[in-house]
Amino acid sequence: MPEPADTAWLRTVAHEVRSFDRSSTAERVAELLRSRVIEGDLPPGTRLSEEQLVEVLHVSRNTLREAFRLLTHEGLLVHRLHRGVFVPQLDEDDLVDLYRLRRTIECDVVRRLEGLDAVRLRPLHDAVAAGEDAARRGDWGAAGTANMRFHQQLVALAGSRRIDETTARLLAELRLAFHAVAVPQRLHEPYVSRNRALLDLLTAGEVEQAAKELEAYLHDSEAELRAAHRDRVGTGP
Amino acid sequence: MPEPADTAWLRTVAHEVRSFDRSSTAERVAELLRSRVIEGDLPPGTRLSEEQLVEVLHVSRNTLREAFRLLTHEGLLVHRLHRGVFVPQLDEDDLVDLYRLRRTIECDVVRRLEGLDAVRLRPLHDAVAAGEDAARRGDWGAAGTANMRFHQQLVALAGSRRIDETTARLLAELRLAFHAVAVPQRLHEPYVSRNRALLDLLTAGEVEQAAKELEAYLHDSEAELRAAHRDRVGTGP
DNA sequence: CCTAGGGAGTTGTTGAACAATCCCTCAAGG
DNA sequence: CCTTGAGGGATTGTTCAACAACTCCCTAGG
Repeated sequence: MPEPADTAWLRTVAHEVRSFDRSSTAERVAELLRSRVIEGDLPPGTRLSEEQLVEVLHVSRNTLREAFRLLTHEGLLVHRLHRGVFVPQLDEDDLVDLYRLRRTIECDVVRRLEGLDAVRLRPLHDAVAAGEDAARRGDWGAAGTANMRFHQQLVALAGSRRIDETTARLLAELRLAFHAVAVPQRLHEPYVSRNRALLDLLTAGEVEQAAKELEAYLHDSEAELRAAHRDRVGTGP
Repeated sequence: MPEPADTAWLRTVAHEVRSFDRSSTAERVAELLRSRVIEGDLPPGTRLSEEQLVEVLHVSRNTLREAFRLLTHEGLLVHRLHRGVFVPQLDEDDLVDLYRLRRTIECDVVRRLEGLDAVRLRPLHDAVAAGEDAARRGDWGAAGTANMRFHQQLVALAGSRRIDETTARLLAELRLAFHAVAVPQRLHEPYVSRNRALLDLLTAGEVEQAAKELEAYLHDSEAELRAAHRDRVGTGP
């Protein structure tokens, strides 16, 4: 088989792989890297080499850099001029900042809720059930995922696109902090039942009560995470 | 003068112009476009042609596209695959959504404030004074700018980087809506004195009262802007 | 009037090239 | 021994030119 034809075939296949869906290549690369960062495969502090990723992902440097830019603005990567992009290492101030915004959005959303019914609460119910199931199995990774879903669905009740997006960024960044600490059970276990309690309050229509509980909940969660973070720094390198 | 030397000289000068400060070329291009969009020079719906801007700004397409990406994530441009970037045309749902998030953030920030003093309120005071001055002069563009500054400084009292950033995006997007309507006086005039009233409440330490006033304030502002927006659509193309 | 299809023009992506910067090493000097 | 500074290698920043892929508009045909 002649060489040029072979090359052309490869390019065609490559394109099919690249653009099967309606998003751009950069967006798909970003999605891939996003999942790696969120899943914790790339620990905080890791530098993402352009050369290396270009080689592995079979995209051009320009496209890769566009993907970097996307993730940088989601807070999942940090860009240092002339030094490259890194998986961020959140410090305790970042945790405070993240929980500050989190309390603002989540508590306010809950407090303003009205006209709740079983249908609207269904996604929340599913997330709580998934969390309980994961906890029973001892799968604390899944429990963490379910917890994130619970909070995302909680703010989704506000019906605001921008609140959803802001929360998504927020929770994604928070995941980085969770991966930085070693003990998932300690961080996730108490909140399985508290999510259930929160859902019960919402089902009863007690939004003010739910907002207060959520406030305390987030306060406790922040304290727990900060403590775990400090421990890790203490025993670190 | 030989041609190659001439080219080299131009490149050197071009680089001096490009990197006099510590930011990247893309960031400076973004800053330029940002001001054009925010000032209303580029009306909503305008398409920004890559070809044309590359010609005018003397940067490469890649750099320009990185600038686009920056502004897209600020909500100041929208990117449609294979169609280019546009100045967004906000519809009434967007206005509702923006004010929804705005009420959540601003009111909650105010409600949680404590330990206020004259020093911390100084930036707010300056913004109010600038607004009053602009109103006296009948400069409603400046009044709008001062108003934005007031609200940005208001949330800055929370001392949270991420709240600041979220608010900045929010207000920048809201500016687009202001430009889409024709009557700046009607939109800005009532809020010069209401900003003053809000500042007085904060100076007195009445945060709960201030939060309630801000809630009503934003409600009125939203209604006003939506009405102006509907008028414009009615008399539109 | 509606629908297919065929350019023309614009964006998406690539790969190579060069400039600018960072970081590590190593040697000279205090 | 420690500090300081000058290479040099590796990586990022930016540009350019080419081609692929897509959208939009216009036209021909039903």
